[in-house]
Amino acid sequence: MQRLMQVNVQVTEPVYLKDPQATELGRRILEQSVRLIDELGLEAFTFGKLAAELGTAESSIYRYFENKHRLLIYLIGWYWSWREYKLAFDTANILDDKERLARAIRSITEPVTDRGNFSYLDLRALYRIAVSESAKAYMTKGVDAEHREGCFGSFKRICDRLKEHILLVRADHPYPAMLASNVVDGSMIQRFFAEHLPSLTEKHAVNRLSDLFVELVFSTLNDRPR
Amino acid sequence: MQRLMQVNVQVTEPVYLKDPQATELGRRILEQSVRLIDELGLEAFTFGKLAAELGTAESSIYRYFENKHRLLIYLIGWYWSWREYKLAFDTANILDDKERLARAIRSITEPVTDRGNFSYLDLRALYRIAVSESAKAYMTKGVDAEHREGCFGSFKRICDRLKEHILLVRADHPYPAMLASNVVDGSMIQRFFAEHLPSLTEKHAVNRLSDLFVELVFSTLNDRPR
DNA sequence: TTGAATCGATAGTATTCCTATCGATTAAGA
DNA sequence: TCTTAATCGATAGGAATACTATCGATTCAA
Repeated sequence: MQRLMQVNVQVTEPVYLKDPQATELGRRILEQSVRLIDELGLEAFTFGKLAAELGTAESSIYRYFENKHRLLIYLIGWYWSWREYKLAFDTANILDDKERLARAIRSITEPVTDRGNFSYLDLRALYRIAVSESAKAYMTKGVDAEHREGCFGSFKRICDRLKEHILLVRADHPYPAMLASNVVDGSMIQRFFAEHLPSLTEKHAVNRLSDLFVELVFSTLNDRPR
Repeated sequence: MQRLMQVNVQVTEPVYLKDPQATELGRRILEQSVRLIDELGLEAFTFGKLAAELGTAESSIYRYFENKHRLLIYLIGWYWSWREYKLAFDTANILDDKERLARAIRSITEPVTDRGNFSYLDLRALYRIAVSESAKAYMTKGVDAEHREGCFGSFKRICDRLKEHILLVRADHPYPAMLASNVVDGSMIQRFFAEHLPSLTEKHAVNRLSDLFVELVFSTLNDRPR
């Protein structure tokens, strides 16, 4: 499956100046930036350090991305695009609506445990970045403009898909979009809490996070009077 | 009530170098930093601009806070301390466990609509900062160290209180801490989404966000087999 | 009246972020 | 094969940021 996705995953929104997937240097930029951001954190990560790592000049990197914020948006977008494809595969050919919804929630909230088959992108490191840094991609003053540019398309789409799955189980649910985005974003936050602020979660629950979100959604669906 | 809180709200954790509440300049730093961060966003906010606004020197501000990250932690801490006191008041003398839990959730998730009675802190602006910038306070490489220092004490405590209220309604709930932190943090995220990425929420639901979280919690509590 | 604390001011350094320019190399098209 | 465009590495440099250090002047308490 991941071989298929390797072909499919692309960031279509123009968050880059020059398509990094199209050149060797571009791919090395993606590869090493994931490694470096994961290692240093976004704050300490700079184009200067990345250039040094790559044995190239800072200016070469600026040819691909306006700044590190755009690079982050690109990487997070790539991550959600991948999850979007994974979601499509994980829910394909499941006929029962409830079963499909449960699978969708699991697909979205499952942690990434292996590196993936991508030649130049370490999926697990990218997952750690998505958990720790994704809020910085959209919680800025520029959010509205970037939203208009379509920078958060893949995140939006995955929330939308989940919303549709919820509506197929219960068409009259009054706030499916909120429930969906709470699951998608909340699962990331809970992973972060579990690792760094463990008193905010249950230790034993971390390994069952997906189960818990399934329960959370289904109980709000079932409990509602028709 | 807010008069009372004016006396009580303090940030006890030593995130500052010198207590800003103790001096006139310190209080003006708090006042104007809230105004400026709200206006410019954390990225564009600098101690230089703050100093210019205050008619003082950058170095004077550094006497109070090591850097703008610590200042942010202080402000967010102040915000949650305030909500902590509000929560205590809003749930005082309510004898019925379920009623008290419902009130607790509402207390925590309600938006801040008025400026507050605090002489030098605009509570509404601080609320906007908490919604837009609080993730940046803890999503850094330094989280673990700062957590050990107790920097996120007030956030932790409010989650803990909510957890206790949940357990009083259903003592055998398997993941009360996760549910609590999801409500506390999720309500902030949903406010952000509603304003900046509206397709992720229901338009009509924004004004009922507190109701929705009450329903969310109660349905997961009721739906569970004893 | 001495001493400690506070403040505004100035200076200065290291780093970051970004732009501009310039050959050298490579790849594609005529 | 010659020409042209694209790409890259390298250097230079400017503007802003994030600090640190120092130094009088004032104030306030002992």
